[in-house]
Amino acid sequence: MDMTFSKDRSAGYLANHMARLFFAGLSRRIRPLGLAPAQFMVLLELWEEDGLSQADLVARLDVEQATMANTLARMARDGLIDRQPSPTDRRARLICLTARARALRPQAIAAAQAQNSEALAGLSTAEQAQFLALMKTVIATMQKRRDASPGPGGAAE
Amino acid sequence: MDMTFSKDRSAGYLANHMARLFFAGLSRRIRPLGLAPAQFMVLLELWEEDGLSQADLVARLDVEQATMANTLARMARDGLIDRQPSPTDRRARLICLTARARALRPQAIAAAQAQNSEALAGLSTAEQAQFLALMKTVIATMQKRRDASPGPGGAAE
DNA sequence: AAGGATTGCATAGTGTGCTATGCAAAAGAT
DNA sequence: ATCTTTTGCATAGCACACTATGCAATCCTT
Repeated sequence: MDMTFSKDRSAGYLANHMARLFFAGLSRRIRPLGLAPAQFMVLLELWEEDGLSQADLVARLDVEQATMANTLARMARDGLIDRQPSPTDRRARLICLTARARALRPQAIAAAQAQNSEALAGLSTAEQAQFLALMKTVIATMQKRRDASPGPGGAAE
Repeated sequence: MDMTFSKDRSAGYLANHMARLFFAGLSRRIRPLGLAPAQFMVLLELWEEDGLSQADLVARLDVEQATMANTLARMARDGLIDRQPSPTDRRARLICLTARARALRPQAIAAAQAQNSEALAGLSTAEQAQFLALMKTVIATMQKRRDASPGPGGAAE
């Protein structure tokens, strides 16, 4: 087998590098709206369905609960969401969009679409479709492995 | 045009999600060696050529100088590198591997290769090659745009 | 040689992700 | 009904990325 290991042939390195460039590009485009990338992802879900719980958002975006708690705290600080007590569960708080957040939808989505098409501009339409399909497969593969590894002592109890 | 915007069809979202899964997988595999992913990337360069300057590493890994400074501080703290005064430039310090860091090479590279092949296990050999090629193209496209945007006032002075 | 511009690095502050921990409320078991 | 487990969320602490800033050393121009 090949003894060399070049970062330029490593899927993990390329994935990290590409994700950083996407992050920077989106960040630059939505900063004028007062948004950050992680906030935009939350807004995408809330624009679809307002009044979700934190746990709902965690499940939809596949981040850890603590990550979501911090992102939501910044969004509340920035006037993007209100948190109302859940009528059915006194532990939970429903995440509700402010008028300002609702108004940002068209510009924010346009910014994200612009970033995506700019990034993929070097690919043909067919290549773009295959690129997305390949990423989805790789994600699904890694998720399967992760969810099958319950950590130390997982199968021993 | 399509009014909907689904994160599952967004290259940027998929890139971020995939990169997080790669990060977590590599992290899990090299943690037993006392390494973190960003440290591993620096080691990859130093295993190729020891005694680089911080600026050299910044150029090779395409991260900001401040990011590299912090990563190197953690690596020095963890006994992976020594920083020796440069004989030719009193501002610079040459980054030199410790014996411990040198010894980690085979296991760390094996861990990274294992993570990459596990992640790509759902793709054929041809698909894997195309996947890497597509990522490289997308990266190059975004880098070109970034480097062509010198920021506010760039062309006006 | 002197002065201004550039280079090499460190530090502060922030965003986004993670693990680990703790607590209160809800749900389930007996 | 009480006790245990699970669930929903917050917080602390860390890694790693960024921008902005500052300082000292070097380089370049004159």
